[in-house]
This record gives sequence, C-alpha cells and structure tokens, in this order.
Amino acid sequence: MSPAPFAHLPCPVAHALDVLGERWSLLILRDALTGVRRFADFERSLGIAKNILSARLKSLVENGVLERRPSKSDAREVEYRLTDKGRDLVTVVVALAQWGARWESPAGTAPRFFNRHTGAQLALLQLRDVDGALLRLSDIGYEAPSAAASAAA
Amino acid sequence: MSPAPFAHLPCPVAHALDVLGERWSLLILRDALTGVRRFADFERSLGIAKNILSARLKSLVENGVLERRPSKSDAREVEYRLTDKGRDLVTVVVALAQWGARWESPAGTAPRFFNRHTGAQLALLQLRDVDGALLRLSDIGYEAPSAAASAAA
DNA sequence: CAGTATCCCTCAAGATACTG
DNA sequence: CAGTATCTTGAGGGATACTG
Repeated sequence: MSPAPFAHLPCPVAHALDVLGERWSLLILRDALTGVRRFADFERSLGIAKNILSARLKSLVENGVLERRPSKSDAREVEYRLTDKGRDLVTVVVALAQWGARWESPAGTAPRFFNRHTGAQLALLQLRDVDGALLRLSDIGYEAPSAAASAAA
Repeated sequence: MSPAPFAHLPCPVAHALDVLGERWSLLILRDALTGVRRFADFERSLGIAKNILSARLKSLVENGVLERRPSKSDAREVEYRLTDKGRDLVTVVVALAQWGARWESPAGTAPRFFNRHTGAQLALLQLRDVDGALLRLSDIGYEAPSAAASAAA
C-alpha cells in the first residue's frame, strides 16, 4: 500500500485494504486462521521469503490483527496469535476462499473449510437482511457518509 | 501480483488473490457493485490515475469479472458491467466493508450497505453450517486437498 | 468520453548471508 | 528457531500529455 494510502477515501473497504491490501497479508491471515502460529510454519506453508514474512507479520501486529508473544510451552519460541480483530477476518478469508474455489480453482483441487465436528461443509456466505431474508445484489444500496451521518443529524 | 503468482499454491484464497490482489482491484469492484459503470466515474470516484484504471479494468475483464461493452443508451459510451462471476464477489466486498467499518473506520463515518427497500442495514456476514447453525472459529477445520480428494478416492 | 503513450519513482518481493 | 541485514529487481502506481 505504499504510494498513497486509502485512508482518505470515505470507504470501509478502502480502510480494510490499507491493512490487508498487500499481496501476502490475507494469505498469512488464512494460515493464522487455520492454526499456524510460528514463523517457520508460515514460511514453509507459504513459501514466502523471510524478510517479507517478517515485514508482513510486523505490520499485522502493528495493526492489531496479530499478537506476538512467547509460546507458553516453550518461552524461547515465538507465537503469532490472532486478536479478536484478526479473528473477525474469518468472513473475509472464507468469502475469498468460497469465491476462489468456485471460480478460480480447478474443481475438486481446492482445500475447503469445514465443520470439524461433523465434517460438513460451511454454508456459502450470503447477504441477508437483519431479519434473515436473503438479499440479491439489486436489493442493496450503498449509503454515502454524508447522506448517512450528516443528513441523519 | 507480479513477482510470483499464487497459482501454484493449493489454496482458493491464493487463487482469488491472483485475480483481486492488486491494490485497486477490490475498490474498483466495490464501485462496480454499487452501480459505477463508466471509466470517468471510476476515475472520479476513486481518484485513480487513468493508466492504472485502464490496466486494472483490462485485467478484470480478462479475468471475467467485468464485461466491457458499448452503452445501450449511447453506443459511443463504454460500460463496464459485472459478470455473474463479478457479482458473486459481493460477499467478499461486504465482508471487507463490515470488517473495515468495525475496526478501521472512525465510528459513524463509514458508508454502509443497506437494504434499499427498507433502509435496514445488512446483517453481519457470519459463518454457518449447512443447516444454518452459527459456527465459531474453533469449530472450523481446513481440509488440505490431498486429505480431501486423494484420501476420499 | 475513454482511453494510450511516456516518464519516473517507490516499494513489495525475492535471494542470500548472517546472528542471538 | 526466529529473525535482521543487504542487495537487486521489476512491477505497481502516479502524473501528465496526447488522441480518436
């Protein structure tokens, strides 16, 4: 996200991308969400260079998505664990995974998230109204900040 | 996505990011999902340089996410419209928006998606089992391709 | 309006060597 | 194991001028 951060754009997607927009960030997050915690494991799992991994982990820690701390079992080891903020990204990662599996991965080759108690697949993420009704894209509007906060006041 | 594409990684998130991982792609998608169709409108809305916008639109068209075609109302104008594949990204964009609004945007300043018939907010995207039960992160497993396809066969 | 054509610059990313 | 230190590269991105 070097040249010009998106922070000035009045858009939560932009703000999210200022934290996650770099090439490796969401993949690191995917690993973290599936239980990876150690530097060397991220490295192996992703095939990422050490310096890049180091930089990305640092930025994710700075942004409060991961927490860095010594392992409980062995104080010499370091663990990167998800914060609540990081854990909350599971919908983003799963949404990407579901889209990727459907449209970009050769059928049957993609790993999948599943319910570890039953083995069942996750339901597709879908847009719903607060009352639970399914929404189509055409039902959805996007409310500018001025129209929302300002006009409401 | 220059140096080394993620295509070789056995991960649908990686494959999705090969299409969407560049800085502007998801923001362009957000615009497209909220009805933006013309080059100049993307340009104004995002404050993106023309050459970059041109390149991103081209790549999104190549990847089947957008479709480029003359406007129906004025054949001299060009429109970029979402394909089904592109429309299917709404969950990704909304997931990012919800996360960004919650964790990165100053309270109340972020635009929001809403039900345009009722004005109600969208429900938070949440992970559910096929039967509709809410799932927590700890309930979720991630199944490697070998363990899935190979072992199943 | 919807782009192309240039030029420039920075930084993400890669490779490798080294350290506590 | 978990990084830091360097060096290099090449693409992504920005600005501006120009065109059908």
